[in-house]
Amino acid sequence: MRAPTQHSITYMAGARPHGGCLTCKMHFRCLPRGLNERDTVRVEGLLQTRRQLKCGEYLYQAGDRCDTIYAVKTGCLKTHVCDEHGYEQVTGFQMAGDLLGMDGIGLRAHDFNLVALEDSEVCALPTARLDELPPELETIRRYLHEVMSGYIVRDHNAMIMLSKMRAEERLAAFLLDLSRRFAALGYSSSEFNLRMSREDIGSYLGIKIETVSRMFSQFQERKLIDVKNRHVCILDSVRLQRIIGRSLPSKQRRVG
Amino acid sequence: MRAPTQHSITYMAGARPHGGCLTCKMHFRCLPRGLNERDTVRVEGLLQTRRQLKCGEYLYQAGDRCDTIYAVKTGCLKTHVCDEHGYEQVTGFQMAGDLLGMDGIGLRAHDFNLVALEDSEVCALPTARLDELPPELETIRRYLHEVMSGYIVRDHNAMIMLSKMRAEERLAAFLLDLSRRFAALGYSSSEFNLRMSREDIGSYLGIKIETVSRMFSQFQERKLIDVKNRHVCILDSVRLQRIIGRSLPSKQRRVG
DNA sequence: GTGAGTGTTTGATTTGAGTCAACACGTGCC
DNA sequence: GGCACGTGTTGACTCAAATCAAACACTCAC
Repeated sequence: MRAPTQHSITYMAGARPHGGCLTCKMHFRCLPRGLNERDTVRVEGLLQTRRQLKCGEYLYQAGDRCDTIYAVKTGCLKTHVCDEHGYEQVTGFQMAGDLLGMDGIGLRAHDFNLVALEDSEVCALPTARLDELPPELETIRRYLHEVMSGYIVRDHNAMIMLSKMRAEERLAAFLLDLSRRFAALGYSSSEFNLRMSREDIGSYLGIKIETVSRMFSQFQERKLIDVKNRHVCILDSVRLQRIIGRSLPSKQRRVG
Repeated sequence: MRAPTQHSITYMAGARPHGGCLTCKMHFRCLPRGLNERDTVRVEGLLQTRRQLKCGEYLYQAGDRCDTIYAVKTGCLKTHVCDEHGYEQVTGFQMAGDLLGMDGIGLRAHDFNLVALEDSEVCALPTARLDELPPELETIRRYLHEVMSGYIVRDHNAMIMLSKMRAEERLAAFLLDLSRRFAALGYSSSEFNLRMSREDIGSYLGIKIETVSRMFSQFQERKLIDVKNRHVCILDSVRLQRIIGRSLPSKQRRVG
């Protein structure tokens, strides 16, 4: 029915990531804020290894055993789900510093598929080893709850987008979200390369690729962005921001 | 900006739920499967109290401190979120046995609003007391992870619905989901009363109330259901089920 | 280079759901 | 009872995005 997960990748079992968490530029996003040097080394000790993924390679698929948490070190990945009726949907894009793999914790089997959009590198932490954490590192466990809550918050924002926004607003929100995320990683917020195809964008935004393409062209026409293939320049983030919320009825918002 | 959470309800601080978990019909849904009698009583000891909610009353609102987990004992509630642009969306309906309140765990503040759709009763478990759990009741903590994963799975299904299905499919999926959930609670799967308004249904399904109404009428016309106000009879669940997936292109489904 | 193949853009047309508007029904209040 | 108000239904019309179709552009293999 579905292709098996590919395991034909470099897998340095037991190897310690060279450099370690302390020197990794992403540790401020993978690890809880304010974790001291001694504890960081202890967490690092739990890490199984790094794992290299080629573009198009799956890290895991829905139904696979959920026994490892991953942190993206470099590259970009997408998550996608398939429901019982055969509908498929991209649910998100993950980049450096994002934590992955907690979708099936407790259930012991992953809910979604995770595939690399470009050559990527992830750090792996076996969930079983989390139980080895001493009580004073409860911070870590609490941090993972925080990350899971973050998944829920992000999904809710996606639901609102899919339910309430027009195509124009969806693309504007998408571009601004990417921009913000690149900025958080220290990259330019106004110029970046899309790692995903128009098809992925369309699936994520709940619109057809023709519409994605038309909206890109329209934004370019309106001098909001400059787009050439997968290279995007944000020319006017203020006006882009103003597009979002435009389809709201003027009558004030209920809260009850 | 937003109405304050109403606390004008019966709050029997410290009171032990009369009857307790062992006699509660819902314990097989609130508590992990296979929990023995002795441990059930121990968990029950952590419960703060029951709480009564009048129809329309909020259990909590987005931004409120997240320090308690709730289990619905009787009644029906809805969760809804509001994003920074003012878009509002119903994200789900909760009934007896459903666990609530873990949306903000770790974040320490709730992400969404939770309001009673009819007079309801919930059991409250302060999260702080979870730390009192002895190591051998790790089952409980693991169970909560499972419930959080369940949130994620449910939200993903909602995202697919909002992104890919036509109005007809959305309502069919909604009715069948309700039917299945009533059956799981021991009620009739073919005849039930909707607890939510057409407006709530529309917001949840991402369609306008006029469309909800039209679809109800159309289903009735087609002898799939019988609907009078909020009373629904499922007449042909097989054909209802067949509606879902109809808008899929016939070309076979990608998995990669 | 040529050609196959995939991914992207653009145009013409269709259509499903939104919008606007009127009306019907149910419930509670006086 | 009659009235008002909130909620739900139905119809006529509009419009945003889907669909269908064709052309274009980039990549990779040979």
